[in-house]
Amino acid sequence: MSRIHHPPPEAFELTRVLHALSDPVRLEVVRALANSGEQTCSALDGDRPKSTMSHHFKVLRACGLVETRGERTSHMNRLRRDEMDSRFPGLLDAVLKGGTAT
Amino acid sequence: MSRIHHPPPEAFELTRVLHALSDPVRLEVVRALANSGEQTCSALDGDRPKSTMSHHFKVLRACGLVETRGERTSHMNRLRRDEMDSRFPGLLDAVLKGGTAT
DNA sequence: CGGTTTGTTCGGGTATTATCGAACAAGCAC
DNA sequence: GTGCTTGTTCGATAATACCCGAACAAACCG
Repeated sequence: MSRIHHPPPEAFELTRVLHALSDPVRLEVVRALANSGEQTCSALDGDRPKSTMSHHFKVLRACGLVETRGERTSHMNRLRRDEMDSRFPGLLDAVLKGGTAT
Repeated sequence: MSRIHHPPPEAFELTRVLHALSDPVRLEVVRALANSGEQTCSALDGDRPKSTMSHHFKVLRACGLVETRGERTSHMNRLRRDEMDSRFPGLLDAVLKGGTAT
């Protein structure tokens, strides 16, 4: 939605990003986006309720990890890899390197 | 104390580590340990109550970030840099690189 | 128009976490 | 022994966070 707020890289906060990544569901989403590029919300829900996923996406957007743009009826989500790398170099690399590590 | 549990690197869990690092107080402690080597708990308390810090140290130990050993009267804390690097390469580097970033 | 799909927002219930005072345990000095 | 220091544990409170059903908004299709 247009009311969704995407902070600029200068406003990224490390503790917020770390907190966002510390939830297994969100970590799974971030990894899926890293592996498969853009995805709709429903493609990433893993059979969880929409409201639950909407909450997680809001957290991911608020910390700068994910950008959501309206794409027709559905919403497309993108991992803000470059922005995150420029602000916290190596962080996403380290987190994603683990493959499926818990 | 001897009852303090320090998990082996194989047992480190990424989400637990990320959660531990997502708290500003704990992040500050980890950075202080990275910069100054070993420190006692009291040297790292930042004027916060002992019980509060004891809680944070417990979290840091439980996820594998910090090792505490009884050293005379006081307790010495060490950042488990090598163990963490071997399990999650680049993670601490990325987190510590930010200097004092929030 | 009504019906469907996609995702957000709201409200609540529950669980986890942070903070801190107080009491406690252990080591050291006297 | 008493006293002092360091840090843990307990207990309570307050704040967050997670989860999910229900209602809602917007875009599409027939």
